Amino acid sequence: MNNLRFLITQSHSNGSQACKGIHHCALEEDLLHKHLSMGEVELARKVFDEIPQPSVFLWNAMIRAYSWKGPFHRAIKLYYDMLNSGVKPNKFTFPFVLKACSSLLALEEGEEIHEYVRRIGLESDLFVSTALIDMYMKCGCLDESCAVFDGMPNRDVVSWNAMIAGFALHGMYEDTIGYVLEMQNAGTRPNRSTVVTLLPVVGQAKALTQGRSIHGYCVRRYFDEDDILVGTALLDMYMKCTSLVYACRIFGKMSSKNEVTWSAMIGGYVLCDRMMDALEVFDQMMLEGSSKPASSSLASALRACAKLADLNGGKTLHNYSIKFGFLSDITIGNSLLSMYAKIGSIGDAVKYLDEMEFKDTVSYSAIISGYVQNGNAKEAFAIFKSMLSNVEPDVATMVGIIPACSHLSALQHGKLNHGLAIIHGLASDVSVSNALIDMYMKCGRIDHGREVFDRMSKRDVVSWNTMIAGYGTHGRGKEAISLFLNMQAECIVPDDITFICLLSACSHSGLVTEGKHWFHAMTLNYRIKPRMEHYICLVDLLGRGGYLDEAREYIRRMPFEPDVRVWGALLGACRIHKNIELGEEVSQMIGKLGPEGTGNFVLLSNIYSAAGRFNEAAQVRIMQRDKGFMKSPGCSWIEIKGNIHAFIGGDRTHPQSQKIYGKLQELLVEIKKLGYRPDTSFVLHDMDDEEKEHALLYHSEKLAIAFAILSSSNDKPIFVTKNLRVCGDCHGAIKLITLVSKRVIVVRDASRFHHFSDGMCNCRDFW
DNA sequence: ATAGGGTTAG
Repeated sequence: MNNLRFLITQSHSNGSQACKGIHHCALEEDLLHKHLSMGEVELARKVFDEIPQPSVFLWNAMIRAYSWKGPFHRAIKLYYDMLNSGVKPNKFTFPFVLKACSSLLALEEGEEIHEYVRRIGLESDLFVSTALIDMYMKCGCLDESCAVFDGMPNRDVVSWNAMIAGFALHGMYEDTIGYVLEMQNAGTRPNRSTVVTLLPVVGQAKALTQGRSIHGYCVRRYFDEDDILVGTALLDMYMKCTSLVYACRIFGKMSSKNEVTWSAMIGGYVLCDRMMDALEVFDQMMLEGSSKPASSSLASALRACAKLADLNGGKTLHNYSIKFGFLSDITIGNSLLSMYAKIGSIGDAVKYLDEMEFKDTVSYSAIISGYVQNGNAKEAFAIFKSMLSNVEPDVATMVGIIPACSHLSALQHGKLNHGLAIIHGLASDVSVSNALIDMYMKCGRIDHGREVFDRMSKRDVVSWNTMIAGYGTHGRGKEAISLFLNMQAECIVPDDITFICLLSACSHSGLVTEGKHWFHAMTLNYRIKPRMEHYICLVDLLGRGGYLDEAREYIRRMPFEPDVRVWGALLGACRIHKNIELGEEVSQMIGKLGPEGTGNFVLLSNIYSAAGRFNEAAQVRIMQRDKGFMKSPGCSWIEIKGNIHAFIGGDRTHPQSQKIYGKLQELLVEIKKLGYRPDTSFVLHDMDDEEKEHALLYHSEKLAIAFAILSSSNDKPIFVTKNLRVCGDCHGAIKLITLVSKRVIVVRDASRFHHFSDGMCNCRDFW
């Protein structure tokens, strides 16, 4: 019966005569094909279901329709229905059903089909093998793909492309390129598809040289910029390689642009840190582009606004999102959320989060990082907690929340999150480990940080930078340098940030010669052009070491105009070495550069008051006040049993305030016996001596330490964190407190760690 | 062919 129908359909399609019943079926078949050609898959399906015993051609047509646009599981289901109905699939069936398998990542079904194909001896068919390669590649079975490919008696450009696309999909740059070369050696010419699949990998690897030679190949083969696919892929590749000039040239030459082209251009500008240009292209697209923008363009434009802190621009884009109906797109929702959060408009961000119908891990993570970046770690913890009852945290969530612990020096929170990372299987991630290292280092636990670092199976440049910076801020410069040497022994190439970490490490440890050496080696041996940040470190290093004139000379010879920060570094050195003359000159330079932070006012008035010129010190403070710069109050805090206790100077709000002041009195009496005299030069206000002394005696760090001595056991070191730099008077007092209390005290201030013990500090009084 | 949240420094 089956065979009969087979013959009948065959004969019909050959235009032979048809009897009445058969004619009925033939009409249905025509209808089915008509529906399919119109893309009306469901209507075609209805017709198909009415046909009593469809031929293999009809089965194939239906499976093909589903495997083309989905729903893919229907394609697979139909394939099994076909087998069950006794119809044997032919060599055209397998590529269709395998495509459905690869779209669904249905490996088990794919393997079963492979087995079947092998049994009926179709494995070496060109089309079937290629489909198998594609399926295995998408399902992540690279070895199986290779096995099928190696077993092919002959290959065409499509089979090579399947291998190339597979490796490209997994971001395996070397293998992708390798197969292209092999393909050419085997005499197969790469076609447009090859190039279009190859270019994103090249871009990802930032392999500009290879990208340019592929561009050359495109031009030689006449599929260059005018082809929208090739043109867009080339443009995107150049953007990923931050080769703006080439990208723009192609963009300008392209006679037709589609939404992907625009989107690649906008995203590319964002990647290259050219936010204004990104927004300009976005506006251009809104004018020239025929249809509604791609959501990806909108997402990139939102990122640009976030980076520019352009709230108005962001709100305009928000309106566009509403107008074009993008709000149900979670990517756009999250981009909006993140834009508000990054700009610091946290209220808007939280409001938006509450309104979101579907929130995912990204939504929460965006808010968490927004809070952390805006210095509100406590709120970040609150959101994180509410997140845990709704969605799973992932790598980015942990990388967002762990720095909150670092900021607060909240070790208990940090350990909790370390545990959470382990539970969720995220602790082995490089970025999570990096964040953990930083957290332990900033909480004063060098050994814990080191342990995380040592246990990592893979380390990237950030891991090393974090360690170098960590050792640096703890005043262990020699170890920082030795890490720097070790990283190169392990073939990790130092970047510009590595040198910032290294130079500041030298500076904190007074390693002037070493620091100067590495500063010069950076340009000569590592081909890294020093940025302003490197000069700041160098000036700091020389200045601290007392080489003020040399530091001044480096600023003079910088290839760009000095900014407030680099002058600020020199001003700090003037304070340490009490050089009023240079200090005044530097202040004038800073004054010319316009508004700046409060730190420099404080430094200058410190210089004056250290020299006993209190009137001038007061003048500076008045000027600061008149210009509207408020000094942020000094604040110190300490974590005891997972709770954070914060103090500001003269604070009496703590429940145990009475006892704390009592303890502090006691300590002051003791250290005065050891020779402590309040150093009033650190007090800037025009008050009388008694007041000055009072202001000093109850600085926030002293209160925090007194509290810590009261509330923690004797054998444990005390860890205090301060938002500003520790003042000189407190620094001296704490040294003596270690003697009378027999405690080790570690203070993390705005610039480094001070390890106090036995009457000394490891910063050697140069901070 | 394009697109959302992330770690290091100052």
